[in-house]
Amino acid sequence: MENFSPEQRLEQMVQRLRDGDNRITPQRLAVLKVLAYSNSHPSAENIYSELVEHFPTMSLATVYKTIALLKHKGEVLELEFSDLGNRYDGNKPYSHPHVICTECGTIIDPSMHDLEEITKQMAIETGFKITTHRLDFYGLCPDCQSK
Amino acid sequence: MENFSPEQRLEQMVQRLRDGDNRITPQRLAVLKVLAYSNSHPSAENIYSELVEHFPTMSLATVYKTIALLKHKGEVLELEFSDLGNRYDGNKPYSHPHVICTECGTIIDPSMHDLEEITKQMAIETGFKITTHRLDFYGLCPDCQSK
DNA sequence: CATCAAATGATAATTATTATCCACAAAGAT
DNA sequence: ATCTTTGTGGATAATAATTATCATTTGATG
Repeated sequence: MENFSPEQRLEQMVQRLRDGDNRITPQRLAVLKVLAYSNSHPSAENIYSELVEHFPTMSLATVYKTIALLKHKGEVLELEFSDLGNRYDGNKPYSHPHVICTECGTIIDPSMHDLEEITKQMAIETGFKITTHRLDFYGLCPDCQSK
Repeated sequence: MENFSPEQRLEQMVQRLRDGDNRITPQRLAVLKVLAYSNSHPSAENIYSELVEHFPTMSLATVYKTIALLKHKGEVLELEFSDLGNRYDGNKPYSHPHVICTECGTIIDPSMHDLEEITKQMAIETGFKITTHRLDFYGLCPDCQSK
């Protein structure tokens, strides 16, 4: 998976919506921009409050709907947190590691790949004091595959 | 991290509560038993509905309170899912990989440790068709460490 | 520029979890 | 065994994030 610039990502997202016969409304474009340019893994609320200043007509529901659309098309990665709420990554919409501060909720992207050793590197690279991790694999179980 | 039998885990949990001057009530004991013996990563609701049959006085609030207590003491692992709701693992209350079916929500424990290669092994071992994974590290960021 | 399906926005509904509060019960002292 | 105290259970209200609803508005195509 290569990295794309925010400009490229925005263009990719827009194209993806066009291809799916989805309209490029000002509201959607605004949400896409935030997702493409932000590297802070914003929540829906974050996106909304950033936009509502310069776009008073914006509704939180629209943010959620746009995110749902992008999620469906694989153009945004959803990070699920029951306590922090969901956070979104539009820069790299594919599965990749994150480092989350359990105190302030900061989420950053480390740059790498293995595991017991990885955790140490992770700590060195990010300066975090890592206490635990989460590694889940998602897919279809045998029962569900045969349906 | 070694594995303990359900009996051992139950004893550990009970001991942990006793040490903390927490009372071992019938309700708590019942919740602990489910957590120690179940290997299906139950939700709070799952635990409640399993218990309420044979324990009509049980309240869902009590289940949540008991879980919170155990979580605080590190005796249960919370798996956060914004869509499935939280699920709990009392067998192995330490961080370890899971394999989750995105269709039916089944969660199982694989038996191993590494990552690109791991995903393949994971698929072979579990029969899942793995489409994505989640790898998060949790800890304190530099800012929060210095407070 | 007229059409019309699709999107917006305000709000209600839903769902999981947490907080509240009082009656009650567990564990230690008498 | 009974008393006492303090923690706990249970019913329910409150909270918070997300999703659904639906009347109104709007973007894109012919």
